[in-house]
Amino acid sequence: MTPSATSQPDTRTRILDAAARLFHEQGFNATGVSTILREAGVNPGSLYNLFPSKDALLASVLERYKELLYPVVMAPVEARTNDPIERVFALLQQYRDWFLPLDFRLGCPIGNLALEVADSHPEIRPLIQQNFDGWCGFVTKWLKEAGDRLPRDLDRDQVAQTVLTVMEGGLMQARSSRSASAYDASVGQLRAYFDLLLERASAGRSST
Amino acid sequence: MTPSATSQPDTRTRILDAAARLFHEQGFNATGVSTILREAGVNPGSLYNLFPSKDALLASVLERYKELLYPVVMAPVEARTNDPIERVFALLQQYRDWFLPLDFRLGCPIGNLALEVADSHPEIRPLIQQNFDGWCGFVTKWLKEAGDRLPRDLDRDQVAQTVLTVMEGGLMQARSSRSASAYDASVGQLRAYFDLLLERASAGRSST
Amino acid sequence: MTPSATSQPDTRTRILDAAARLFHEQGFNATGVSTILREAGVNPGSLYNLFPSKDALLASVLERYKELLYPVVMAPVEARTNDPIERVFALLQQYRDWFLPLDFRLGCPIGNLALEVADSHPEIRPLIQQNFDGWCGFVTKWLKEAGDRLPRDLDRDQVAQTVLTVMEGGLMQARSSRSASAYDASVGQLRAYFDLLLERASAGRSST
Amino acid sequence: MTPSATSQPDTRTRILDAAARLFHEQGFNATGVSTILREAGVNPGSLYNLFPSKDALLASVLERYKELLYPVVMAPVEARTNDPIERVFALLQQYRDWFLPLDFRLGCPIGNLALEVADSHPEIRPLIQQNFDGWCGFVTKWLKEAGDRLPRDLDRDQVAQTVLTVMEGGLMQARSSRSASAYDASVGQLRAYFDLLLERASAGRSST
DNA sequence: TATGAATGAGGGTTCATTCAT
DNA sequence: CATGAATGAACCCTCATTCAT
Repeated sequence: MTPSATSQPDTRTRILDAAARLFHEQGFNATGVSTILREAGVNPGSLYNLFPSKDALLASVLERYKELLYPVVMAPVEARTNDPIERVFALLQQYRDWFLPLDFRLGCPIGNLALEVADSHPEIRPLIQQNFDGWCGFVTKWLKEAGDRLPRDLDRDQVAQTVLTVMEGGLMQARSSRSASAYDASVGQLRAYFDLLLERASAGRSST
Repeated sequence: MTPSATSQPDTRTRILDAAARLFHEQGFNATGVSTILREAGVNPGSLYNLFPSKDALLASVLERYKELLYPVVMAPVEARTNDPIERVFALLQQYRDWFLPLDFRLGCPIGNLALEVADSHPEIRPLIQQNFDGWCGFVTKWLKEAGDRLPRDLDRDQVAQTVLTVMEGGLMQARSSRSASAYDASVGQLRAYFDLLLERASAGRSST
Repeated sequence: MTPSATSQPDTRTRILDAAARLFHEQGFNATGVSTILREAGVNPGSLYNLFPSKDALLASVLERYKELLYPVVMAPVEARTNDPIERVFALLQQYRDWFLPLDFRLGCPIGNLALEVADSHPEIRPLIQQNFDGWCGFVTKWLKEAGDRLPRDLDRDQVAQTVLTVMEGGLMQARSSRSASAYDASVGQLRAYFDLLLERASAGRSST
Repeated sequence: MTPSATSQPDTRTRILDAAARLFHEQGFNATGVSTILREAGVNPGSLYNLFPSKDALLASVLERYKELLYPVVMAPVEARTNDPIERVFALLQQYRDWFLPLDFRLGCPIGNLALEVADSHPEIRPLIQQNFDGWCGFVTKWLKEAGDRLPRDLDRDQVAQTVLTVMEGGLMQARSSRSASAYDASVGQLRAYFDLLLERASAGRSST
């Protein structure tokens, strides 16, 4: 039976939601299983029926982030503007909008885990990479949609990775300073770079 | 008696060295005090005579990183080239050289701690920020030394923060993929941006 | 399944029994949690599932003393004699009988804790007071049952507190001397006081 | 060289003062040697030169209490009144005056130690007993000075022990309740007892 | 003799996980 | 499948004491 309209989410979902939130807020190592249990309203036995270990739970959380990438992160951006290049900056703006009210606490949930568990959990690393790849995939798609507005020889994949670099590196500094300035500075330089690229491409087109 | 040439470093230094290394390799939360003690060859009482808590030890480690910033990170870069703009890219290259042999394990010790403890340890956050500020300070200085090779209206501070963003964001992806590609891509785009800036400044100078 | 006749008491009871005994024998601060665990045959996690802290365990031990006051301390006294005044001295005799075979080691478990933790553990102090109040309550009840055998204007509550004073003060000296003499002396003077009170009340009755 | 008028007390005295105060305030087990060192402004080596162990320090503290018994406790009482029986109650009043402003925190330093270390420290027990004996000795002396105001067959030693019982048992309850009531009640009943004794002795004298 | 870093056993507590019910 | 007490290794830290300087 699927849950009725009035019931709470099923056990597995409650655990994943609680774990995702707590890993984001406190980090993986700093989050005790007992806290997840309490927040999800679940017994240890139930959790260990569904997930063989805390590490496996982390893997499921990262699978879930992959599923949520489009509906939560990318769809709102695509809804905001149809201009593919503006979508890049709308995406970066969206992170700003999310974290500014929190004084840039928390940071990117994937990025945090990347630095915390990449080395110690070999089976988790690919899942982080898949999240990054998915993220960059959308940016790459947009950049390709920009067509000849950008220089022909510009490597769209590399630029997409750079956009992710700007988001992650910028958020890291924003968290450390509890201020938007370094994030805004980095996004601003990226915008300046894009402006120069657009200009060069424009010059290239007219000269052909 | 001061330590003879053959004796090992003093207790405080042994602890700081072991803690810095382990925090870098495993993260702060994943490193037990007992591991630090074993690696430093020290008893618990000795550690707690010198550092009131594990958190205070972390603070001292970050103070030490501030002290080591110039001799370990910046001096080798300044020794490699006198061209201020090349120094920026020599700095980014140096991180590549350090971490490529490790398949990009470990990552930036400051950046890792930034994401792991920025929220949970309010007293640590400023120390991380001071490390970032120190790092950016050198880059800013170089960019100013570049004088009119760069556009007059270019904000050197913001560009320096962007260089740090590229390093941290690029390393994060390099750790996740165990490959240099995203790091190289990000540095490559930064280089392309600089090339466009240098070109524009050059054009600006000749037109005056 | 409820414990069978042959099984040992449940974990909570085993912990409370061991803790009560060790706190009595060694004092609260001198008793390590690990000793309680060993004596109760229990793991640390089990203890901390049932009691949030060593202090909370102490509180539970004192709650248990309140529950045991009647069946262990007062019921045997009431069974020994029906004369309410003799019950007072039977109570004092019972402590003598308990501790004489131990050469007056250990002392009153409540009194010991009163002096050891009253100041340092504000949440424990009321529990000690409740034990004292319960104890005095029985003595007060008996004194009231003595009716006009005691002077009408005699404050039964104050006399009951004095009986407790004699027990605690007497036991303290008995422990220090490893002998009954000061205890017996104090009880003897209390008996002499009662004899004078009984005599006075008797005179008062006949004169009316 | 003896300490000059302006210097602070010597090391040994500073340690004994700090230890006595802290043992009184916190108990023996709850007081760390390091706290004594800090409060006395002394290094561990110095303390262990003067006292072989924490236990030996406790012994010296109790020796000191014996020395201070007359000047600190008894002399003020003897100065207050010349009536030997009033001295008994002046002594009990003095404890009330000391501890009322503290809401009956702390309690009798000797009594506290009696209950905390009597069993665990066999070498300390006699010192506690000597303090009690000294205390009772003064009371016995006064009671003897009362001569035939008290019944001839009254055992002065036993009454003196009862006075100590009242003080210690009363203070214990006062600490637990943070109020004077049980102490006052016990002293009040002792006073009533004395009144009856004085009356009886008076009757005895006139009938002879 | 004074110093204070070093010692290492033990302190109270939390952890991820298991398993009998 | 749910329950929640039980497990025991590991956690961070403090203790009384020693000893090289």
